[in-house]
Amino acid sequence: MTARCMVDVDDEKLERGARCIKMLAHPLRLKILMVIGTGEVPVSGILEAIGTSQSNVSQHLGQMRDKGILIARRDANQVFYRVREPKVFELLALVRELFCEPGGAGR
Amino acid sequence: MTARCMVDVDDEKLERGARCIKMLAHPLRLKILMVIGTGEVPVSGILEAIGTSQSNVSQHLGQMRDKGILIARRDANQVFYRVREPKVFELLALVRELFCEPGGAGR
DNA sequence: ACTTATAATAAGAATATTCTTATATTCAAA
DNA sequence: TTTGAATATAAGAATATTCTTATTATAAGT
Repeated sequence: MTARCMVDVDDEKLERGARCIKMLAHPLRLKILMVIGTGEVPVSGILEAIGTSQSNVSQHLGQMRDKGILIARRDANQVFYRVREPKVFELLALVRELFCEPGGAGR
Repeated sequence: MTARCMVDVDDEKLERGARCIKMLAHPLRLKILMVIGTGEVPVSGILEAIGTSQSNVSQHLGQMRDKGILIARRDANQVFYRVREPKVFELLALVRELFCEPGGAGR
């Protein structure tokens, strides 16, 4: 009677879940999500806020876009990104509670 | 006024968060968490439920133990594992909603 | 047509993760 | 005090991720 949370999840779904979680499992991608927040931010704005190369940011954005975490909208020669599903932030808040608070898990 | 969720998180915390999320970002580790669930399960039980080698399971358990996600208790010559913080399951449920439901994100 | 600004992609070296094989540890029972 | 059962660790090949450098695409303005 254990494993009630995701019970009966077949291996394919496990793979999919893991692949998606992996998108959040990188400090720059977390930072990008934080910078975008609930708004819509042009790549230039993200670049400003994050300390790495244009190419690197673009590739991280691309990954999250491809996985459906971010949505891109082009306006003239700027591209604006937003977080598709605000529940991502609940997830990040939980991560923070779990792993960043005193008494939490993270090592 | 964006980035309200984890704003003011310094780079070290981002690294830590990412490292912890990474612990959830693997299909076998997800499966192990599901198998353990809210109970306390001996390694032998986990082994039975999961389709890979003893060594591989042990190494995944070790990772999650080291990161403080699992707690191990030895009783005679068995080792029992449990999930330290049940909130992990809220997190997994959110992941499921976000990435495994129709209309969700996961690709 | 050029040029410039903005963003994406390609290629590949550097690095990290995963899994396999072999070996070691721990404890109980004989 | 050996043996066996249960689990952990070491070493390294196989694989995947990350980031850098160079190039390409896209759209606006000149």
